[in-house]
Amino acid sequence: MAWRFMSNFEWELDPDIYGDRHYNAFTREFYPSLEDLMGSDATMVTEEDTDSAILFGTLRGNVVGLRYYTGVVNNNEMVALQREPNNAYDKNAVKVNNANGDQVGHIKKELAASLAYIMDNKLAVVEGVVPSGAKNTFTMPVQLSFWGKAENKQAVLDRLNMQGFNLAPPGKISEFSVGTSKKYGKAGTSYSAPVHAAVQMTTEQLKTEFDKLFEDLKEDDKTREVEAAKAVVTPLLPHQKQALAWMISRENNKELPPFWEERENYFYNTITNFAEKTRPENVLGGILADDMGLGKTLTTIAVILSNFHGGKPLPVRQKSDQLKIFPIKKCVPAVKKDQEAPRIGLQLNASDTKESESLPSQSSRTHPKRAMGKKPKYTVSSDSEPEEQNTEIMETKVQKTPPATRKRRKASCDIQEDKAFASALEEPAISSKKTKKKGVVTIQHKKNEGEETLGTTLIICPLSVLSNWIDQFEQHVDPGVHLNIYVYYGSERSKDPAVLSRQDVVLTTYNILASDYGARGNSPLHKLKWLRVVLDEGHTIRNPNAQQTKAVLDLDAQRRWILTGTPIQNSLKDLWSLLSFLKLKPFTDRDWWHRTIQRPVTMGDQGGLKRLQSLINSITLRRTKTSKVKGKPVLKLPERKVFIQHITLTDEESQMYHSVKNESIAAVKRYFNDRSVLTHYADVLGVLLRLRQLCCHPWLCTSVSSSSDTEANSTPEELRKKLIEKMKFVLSSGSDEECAICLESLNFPVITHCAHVFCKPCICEVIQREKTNAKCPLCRKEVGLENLLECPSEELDSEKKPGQEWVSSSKVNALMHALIKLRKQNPAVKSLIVSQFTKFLTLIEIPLKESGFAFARLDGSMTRKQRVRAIQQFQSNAEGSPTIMLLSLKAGGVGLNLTAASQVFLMDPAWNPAAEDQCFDRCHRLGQKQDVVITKFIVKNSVEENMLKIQEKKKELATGAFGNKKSSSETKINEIKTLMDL
DNA sequence: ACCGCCGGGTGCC
DNA sequence: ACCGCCGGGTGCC
Repeated sequence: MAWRFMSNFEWELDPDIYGDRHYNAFTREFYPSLEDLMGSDATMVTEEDTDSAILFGTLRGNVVGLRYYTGVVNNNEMVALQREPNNAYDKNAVKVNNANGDQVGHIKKELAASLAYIMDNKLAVVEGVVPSGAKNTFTMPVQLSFWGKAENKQAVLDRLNMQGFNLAPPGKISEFSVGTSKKYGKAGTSYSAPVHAAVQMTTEQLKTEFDKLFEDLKEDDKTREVEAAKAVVTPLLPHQKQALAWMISRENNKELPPFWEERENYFYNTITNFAEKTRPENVLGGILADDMGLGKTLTTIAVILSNFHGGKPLPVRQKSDQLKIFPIKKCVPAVKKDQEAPRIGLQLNASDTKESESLPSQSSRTHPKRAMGKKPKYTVSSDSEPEEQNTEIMETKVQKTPPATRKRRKASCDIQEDKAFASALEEPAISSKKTKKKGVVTIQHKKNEGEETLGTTLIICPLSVLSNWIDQFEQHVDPGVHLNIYVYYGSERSKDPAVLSRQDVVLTTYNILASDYGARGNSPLHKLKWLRVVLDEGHTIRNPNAQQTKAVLDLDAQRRWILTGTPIQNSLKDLWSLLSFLKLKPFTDRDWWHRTIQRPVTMGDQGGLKRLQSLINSITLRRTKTSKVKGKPVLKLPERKVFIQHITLTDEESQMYHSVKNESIAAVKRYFNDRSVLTHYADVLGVLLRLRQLCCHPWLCTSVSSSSDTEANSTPEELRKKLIEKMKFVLSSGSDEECAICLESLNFPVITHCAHVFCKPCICEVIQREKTNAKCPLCRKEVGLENLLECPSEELDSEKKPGQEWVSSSKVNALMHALIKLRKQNPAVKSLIVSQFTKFLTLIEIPLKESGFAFARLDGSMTRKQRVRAIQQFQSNAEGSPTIMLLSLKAGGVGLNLTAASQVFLMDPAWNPAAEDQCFDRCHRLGQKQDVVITKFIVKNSVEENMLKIQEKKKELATGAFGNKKSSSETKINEIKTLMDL
C-alpha cells in the first residue's frame, strides 16, 4: 500500500490516534444534570417540537393556473404548499408543488390571503391532497389539512372565518378520505387524517415498535454470504461476509427505491402517489448499523476492495509480478507490518511531496498510461530494467492477459455470481466512461482496456478514528495490492481535485470537510464525483443545521454509506439527515419526510409505522452483539462476570464521611423545605460529589467551595467565579466532556453565561457567523464574545498535597490486596483500574509503585501521542510491559481496545450504568481470549450503595434505544432523596 | 339607456 | 373555461 499523509506537525510526529471519544456528544449541560449523568441521553434544544402538532381540520380549496406550469399530479396525490411572498401580482401567493418539487399551480387568491397569514405566522402547517380532477386544464380541487399546536387552533379558525372559510372538523374528513382512498386502492397510502389521540402510543410502546424494526433484518439476502476479494487478507467472519454480500448487492442494485412501482411506463410513488416518466434513482448504499465491535470498518474495506466499478473484485498481484513490472521499491518503502507509529510521516518524507502525486506505486497499477507519461520523474530505480522495457512489460501484461485476470477473479470471489455483476461490466464507472469516449488521458481513472480501477472512495470519520482506518487498511489489505490512500488532513493537504481523484481512497474528517465547505469554492471534496462516500460514525450528521451535515449532504457520490452503531439515537428525527444523505426520494425534503413518516409514526398511525419499517428494512443492516448467524451468536466472547466487593470504612474514615454527610443532609433538607432543590441542583451534586470522593480516598475531597449561598443575581465578579468554578468542577470530576459543536473532546474550553461549555474556536465561529443575535447552540440563550469565560487551565490538576505522607484508604487497600493476590497467581495478568476521578488514579499510582507494579495510564488530559503510547505499551505482551492500566472512566471512545486486560477494577460507581458497560467493553470485545472479571468496589452504607439502587432503576427503565425520555423533576428529587437517605 | 341584454374576448398569482 | 367576468354594442313588440 502506498500511503500519503499530509499532516500538521503533531501528526507527523505521531499519526496514530486511537479513539478518544465516541458518540452521544450532544448536550452536555455544563452542570451535568442527573439525567445526563445517568445516561438518559440528550435533550437537544430543538427548534420547534413539530411532533406535538394536531390536526385542526380540513378545507377544500382550489388550485388555479394549472396551464402555466409543468408540474402534474395524479388523483389522490399529495401536494406541498409553499408561500411565494415575492410574487409580483399578490404577496399572499401560495404555490402548489408536487412531490418532485415542480409547481402545479397556485392556491386561488381569496384562500391564499388566509393561508398566507396562517403560514407566515406559523400558526399551522398546511398540506394538500388533490382528491380528483388532477387532469383538469385550468383548476383543480385540493383538500387542505391544517396541522399545528393546539393553542394556535382558534387563531387559525378565526383567520379562515374572516374570509368566510370554515374548517371541517378532523373526524368528518377522515371518513371522507377513507372513502376516496378505497376507490383509488393501495392500502397504507390513504391520507385519511389519523384521528388524533385515538391510537396514541406510549413512549414505551413506540420504543418497542422501534426495536421490532430491526428484528426482521436477518432474513433473505441479508444472510447470503460472499467472500471478500483476495486483496483482503483477513478472513471475514460469517456475519461480515453477510454484510459484504448485502452491501455489494445494495451497491449494484437495479431495483426501484422503496415505495416506487413501475406502472405502464410510469414510475409511481406509493406514498405520495406521485408519478414520473424518468426512473427514480435507487440508493446505491445504505446504513450499516451493526453494534460496535462487529467489524464495520473491515467490512467496508472489503467492499472497497471487492466491488469497485460495480461488481469487480480487485485482482491480487503476485509480489514477483509487481517487482518485475514496477520499479517501486526505491520510491516507496514497503510498509512494514508492526512498524512504529510514525511510519506515515516517514513515508511522506521518503516520497517527497512534490513527487508524491505521481509515485509509480500509486499510479502504475490503476493508471498505467499516466504513469508512462510521467515516467522520467519517478523511474528512479537504476538497478531495474530500462524504462522502455518496463513499459512494454506493463502493456503486454495488460493487453494479453485479460482472461487470466478473469480467472483469478472467478477464483477469488463470488461476487460475479451476482446478477449485477454482468451489468456492472457493461457500465463502467462514470469517470472511465468519460475517458473512454474522449480517449484522453488527462484524468485519473484512466486505464487500459480490461484494466480495473477502484474508483475513488471518500471516507469521512471523526478525527479520533482516523488512525484506526489507516491501521485497518494496513492490517487487512494485502501489501501486494497497491492501494492509493490519501489522508486529506492537516494544513498541507492538497486542494487539487485531480490529486484526489486519482486515489483509491481518500480519508478525511467531518471537521476538515466542513471547514473546506465553509471556505467557499475551495473544497476539492465537493468538486468531485466520488464512486463512494462512507460516513463513519454517521450519526454525527444527525443535526440537520450543523455545518458538517450541510457539507456532507452536498457531496456528490454514486454510492453512499453510513456506518453507525446507533442509527436512531433520540428519535426519528435523527433518521432524516441520514435518509437525506442517502438521497431517498421524497424523504430528502424534510417536509415530506415529516408528513409521510415522522408525524404519522409519532401519532401512532399504523400505516406510517409500516412504511418506516419497510424503509428501514430495505436500506439498513443491523446486528447486535447478541445477533445470531445460523443459530450461532455473531460474536462469541469469553464470559464477563461482575462482582461487587463491599468495602467497610475504617472508623476514622467512617467518622469523616458521616460528619460531611450530616452537614450535607442539613443543607439539602433546607433546600427541600424551601422547595428550592432544583435551583440548587448544582450544589446538591457538589455535595454528592464530596461524599463519593470520601468513599474513595480522603485526599480527593478538596475544599469544594460551598457555593450554596451565592444568589442568582450576584455581582459580575461573583458570577464569573461561580461559572469558572462550575467549569472546573465538571472538567475535573472525571467526565470527559465533549464540545457540542464539533463533537470532539474539548479543545480550549470556555464557558458561556448560560453555563455551557464549548471549544473556544467552535463557539467563536458560531458567534461570528450569527453576528448580533448569536444564540447558545445548546439552550438558545444569547451569547456574545465578551461573556465567554476561559478556564484558567493550569490550576486544574496541579494542587497536590506536598510533603504529606502517604495515607491509604480502605478502598485502596482492597484494590492492592486484590492486585497482589492476582499477581501471585499469574504475574502476567493485566488489569484495568477505572475511576471517574483522575486524581484518584494519581493517588493509586503511589501504592502501585511501592508494590512494584508497572502501570500505564489513560485519561482525558493526555495528548493523542501520550495515549497511543500508553495503549501500545499496555497491549504489548513484552516482558516488563505494564500489567495495569489506570483508566479514567470516560477516556477513549468506541475504538479503544484494551483486550490485554482480563480484570477490571471499577473503583467508584458511575451515575450512568451504560458508561460502566461501555468501559467494560474496552476489554470485553473482539480479541479478548480470557474470561473477564469485573470487580466493583462499593462502600457499605454510603452514597455508593444508593447509586447502585438508582442504576438498577435506570437499567429497568432504559432497556432499549428509546428510554431517554427526559426524567421529570419529580424523578430527580426522588433520586436525590434516595442518594442522601432522606 | 345614469338601464338591461347580447355575445365576443378572455382567463393564476 | 360546456364557466364567470369584463366591457363594448346595442336598444319596443
